[in-house]
Amino acid sequence: MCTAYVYGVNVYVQRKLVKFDLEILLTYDEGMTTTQRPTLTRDRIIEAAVAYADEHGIDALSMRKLGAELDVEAMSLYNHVANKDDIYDGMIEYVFASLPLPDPDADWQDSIRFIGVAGMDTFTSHGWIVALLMIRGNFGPSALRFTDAVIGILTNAGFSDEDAHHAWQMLSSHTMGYAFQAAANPEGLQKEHVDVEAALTAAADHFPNVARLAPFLAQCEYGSEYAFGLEIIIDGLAARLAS
Amino acid sequence: MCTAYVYGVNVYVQRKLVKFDLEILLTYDEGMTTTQRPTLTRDRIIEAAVAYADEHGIDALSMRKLGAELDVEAMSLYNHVANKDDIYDGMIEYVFASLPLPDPDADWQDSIRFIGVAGMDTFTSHGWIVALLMIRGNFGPSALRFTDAVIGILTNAGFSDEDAHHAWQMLSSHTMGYAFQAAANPEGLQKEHVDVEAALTAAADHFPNVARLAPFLAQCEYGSEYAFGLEIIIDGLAARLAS
DNA sequence: ACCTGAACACCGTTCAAGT
DNA sequence: ACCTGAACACCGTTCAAGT
Repeated sequence: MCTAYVYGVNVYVQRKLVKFDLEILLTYDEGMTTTQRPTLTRDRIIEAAVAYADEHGIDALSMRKLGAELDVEAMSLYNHVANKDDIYDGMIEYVFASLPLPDPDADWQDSIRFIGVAGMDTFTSHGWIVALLMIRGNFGPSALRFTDAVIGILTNAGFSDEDAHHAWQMLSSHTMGYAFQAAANPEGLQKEHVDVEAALTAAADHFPNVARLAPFLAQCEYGSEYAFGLEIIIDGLAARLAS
Repeated sequence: MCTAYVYGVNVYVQRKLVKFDLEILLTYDEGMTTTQRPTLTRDRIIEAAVAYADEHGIDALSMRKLGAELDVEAMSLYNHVANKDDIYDGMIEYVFASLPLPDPDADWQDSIRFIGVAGMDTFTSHGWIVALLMIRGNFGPSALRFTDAVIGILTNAGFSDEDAHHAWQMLSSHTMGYAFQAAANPEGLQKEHVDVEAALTAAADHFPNVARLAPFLAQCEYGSEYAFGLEIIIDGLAARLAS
C-alpha cells in the first residue's frame, strides 16, 4: 500500500484509524517521493483491530489481516503486543474507556437510566464486544472504573452492599442480554441464513403464537425494548429501596 | 482405540456418549476378537460434540478431535453433516429440545418462573450455548417450540401481542444475560487469568466501591441472582397487566 | 530496536481413491 | 454407501536472520 518505506525515518501522522482517514494518508503517501508510515504502537494496533472488527466482525480478525491493515507483516505486531488475547483485552479496554458517566449530582434513577442507555448504545455499535467479554472477562481498569461508578451511585442512593450487588448484577445482565440479542439478531448474522420472517410465517401451522408475533419479532428495535425493560427494573429497585 | 474394524459388519451398540459408557464400550471391544463400532450417525456426532464442548469448551471442539472422539477420521463426519456450522445448529437444537415446559394449567407467573429457572439451569450446564447462539441464532424447531410456548402463556394470561413481545424480549434477555455472565465468570474462563478477588482488592485505592463489594462479586451465585431479578420482572409485568 | 521470511502445529474443507 | 489420505488455504506463534 505505501509504495516505499525508508527505514528509520518514521514520521508519525496523527490520525484515527477509520477508513476515510486511512485513504487520506495513502493519498498523501503516494504524493511523496520518499514515503513513510506511522510508527507501530500498541494503541494503533488496538484501534485498527476495533475498526476491523466493527466492519468485518470479530471472527474475520486475524493477525495476518490486521498486519496488512497496518501495512506491516503479522509478525511485527508481536513487538508491541503479547499475543492475540492481549489485543482482545485492549479492544475491551478501548470500548469500556469510551463509556460516559453521568452527572454526579443527578438523581440515582436518572443516572442508572443514563448509564444503561449509553452502555447499550456503545455495545450495539461494537457488536463483537459481547463475544469478547465471554472469552476474556472484563477486569481492565476502565471496566473497573465503570463498575465502581455504578455501584457508587447505588450505595449513595441508599442501597445496602448486598442489594447494590443484586442491582448491579441485574442491570448488567439486562444490558448484556439485550446487547447479546442485538448482536445475535439475524441482521447481524451471516447472510446465508434464511429470511427469518419467512421462516416464522412458514411455521404457522405448528407455532401459531410465534407466527402471530412474527412482525414484532422480525423488526424488533432492541434499543427501545431495552429502555422498556430498564424502566421495569428501575421501578422494582425503587420499590425495594422504599421498603 | 478400537483395535480392529471389520468393514461392513457394523453392529450398533446403544449408548450415550458420556465418558463412562465409552470406556465400557472400549473394554467390551478389546475383549472381542472381531471388534465393531456403532455406525456413525448425525445424532451420534451431535451428542459427541455436546459432550466434548461440555468438558473442554466450545473453542477446543474441532472436526479432527471430534472424529477422534468417535473413533473415525475427521473427513468421515462430512458424510453425515454438512459442515461445522451444521454441527453447531445441531448442538443448539439438542439443548433447546431438552428444555422442559410447565404444566399447561399452571398460573402464568408460576409458568414463567418455572421456564426461566429451568432454562437458566440448562444454559449454565452447557456454558457454550450463549456463544453458539451468538454465531448461529436460534431458529430450529425446538427453539420455535419453546418460544411459542412462552408467548402462549403470556397471551393466555391476557397480555396484548405487543406487550407479550415486550415481555418475551425482556425475559429472554434476562435469561441470556445471566447465562452470559455465568459463562463469562472467571471460574469458566481460562486458568491463566489472574485471581479476580486479589485483583479487585488490589485496586482498592482507585475503586473503593468495587473493593467493598469484592466478596459479593467474587462468589456470586448466578442462579439465585437470576431468580431475584426474575421476581422483579414478573412483578413489573403483573403490574402492567393489571393497569 | 524493530521488522521479516520461513517454519511449526494446528484449523475447516475438498476430492479422488479405496473397500 | 461410507471411510480415508493427501492436499489446499487458512490460522496463531516462534525464532533466527536481517537492517
